[in-house]
Amino acid sequence: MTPPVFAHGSLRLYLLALLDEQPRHGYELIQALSDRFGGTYSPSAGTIYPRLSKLEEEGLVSKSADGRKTVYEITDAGRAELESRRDELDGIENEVTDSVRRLADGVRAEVNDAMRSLRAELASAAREAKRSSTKTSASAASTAGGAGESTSWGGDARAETSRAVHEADLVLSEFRQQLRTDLRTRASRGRVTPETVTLLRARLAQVRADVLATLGDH
Amino acid sequence: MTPPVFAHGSLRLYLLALLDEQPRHGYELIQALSDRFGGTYSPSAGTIYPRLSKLEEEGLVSKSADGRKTVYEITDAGRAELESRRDELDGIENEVTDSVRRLADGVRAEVNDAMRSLRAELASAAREAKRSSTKTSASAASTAGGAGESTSWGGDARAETSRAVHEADLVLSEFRQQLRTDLRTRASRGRVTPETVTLLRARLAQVRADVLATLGDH
DNA sequence: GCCTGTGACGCGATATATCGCGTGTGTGAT
DNA sequence: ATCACACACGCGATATATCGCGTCACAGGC
Repeated sequence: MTPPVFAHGSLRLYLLALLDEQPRHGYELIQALSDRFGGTYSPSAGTIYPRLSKLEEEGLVSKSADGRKTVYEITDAGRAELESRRDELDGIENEVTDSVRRLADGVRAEVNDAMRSLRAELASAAREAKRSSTKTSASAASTAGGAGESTSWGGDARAETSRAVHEADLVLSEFRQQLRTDLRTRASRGRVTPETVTLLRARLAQVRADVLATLGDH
Repeated sequence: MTPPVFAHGSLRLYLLALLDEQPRHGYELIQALSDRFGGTYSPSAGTIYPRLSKLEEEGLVSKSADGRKTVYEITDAGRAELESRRDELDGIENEVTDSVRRLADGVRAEVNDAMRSLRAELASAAREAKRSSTKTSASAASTAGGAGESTSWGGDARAETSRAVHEADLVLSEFRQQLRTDLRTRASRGRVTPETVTLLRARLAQVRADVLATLGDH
């Protein structure tokens, strides 16, 4: 249902990069990843440990027991692999950030839906609790009943700016994602020339200049 | 902070009662408990396993390995203990139910607070999503890579494609990064209008179309 | 050129075990 | 009777490992 946050080989490489900084054990890597992405992405144990096993099997890392921890250390072969793909690494962080952002947007919509049913359920539970236990305090005044949605920020320049910036983020992410897919699809069944890249670079520079121009005048 | 759901020896006894019904392994007991209390209470592994170890140590249950599971079975001593305290057992279920209800009341209050602060963000997100989402479906991005492999169309055409795709990635990343910075800088000292977003969206759509055109002809 | 496995991969669920904190509880000293 | 204090207990956090599902990429046949 939910698409993977890390693309096919990206996690493998990212783990190698983390272990290149310092030896770490599995749980530590989970926390490190969660930290790197501001807690928005938290890989599960079932994601990390099989990958570490695979890496060890391939000889890119070595493991050593330390009490109840299992410390993994990068090997020379691992450093070589990492070095030969250092350039791929830059993109991964952005990719994951984008991925998480899209996921978050999806969640926002779902939460919106869930809220309605949750509200009903909570109100019902509150009624039941009140009926079956007379000793409990009469707390929890549930704000049931529609909620008029009276958010009146019409005409607030501050809010408009904030919204615009966020929306621009989404537009940029979506654009980048689409074009990446386009290029890879094309690459898999034909060729992509440097001229395309040159064109892309020029056009994007122009777009940026134009956008900056609209930001300038007012 | 949160008081325990089970009183001092209650869990111990309840576990014994569950194992009197049938032999079970640890995880199964966790699920059984979660079931009994309608999912409102879910004991953690750190609650169950130490208790099972203790019970075994005392000879009230016996354990036997079954694949990667550890099945626990009640012993005669366990049944005796259970019998001698059968009267306590009735109270426990009610106790736990009450405990959970009280906890739920606390949660209700917190949720009510959280909902209030969430409402604004949710409303904002919903409006944005409705206005800006153009039904994105395409997903999946992966790392291109492993250059140098032999393919049908010869020589370095594949390498060139790979390099071009990668470079395009960088161009896209850089562009996105720059524009994000531009917009945030501007937002912090002035305003950003929806018109800018509209312009950006239109221009990027055109760029994508043009790039696709160059990919199409050959 | 297109289609079809098939194997690798990400990831939630399953499964187990220990550590340390806060708190309750019975015991022994006073 | 009272008080202190060690010990037991519940529980979230720490730590590790496997299984099975869905998906994606790449190879090989057509």
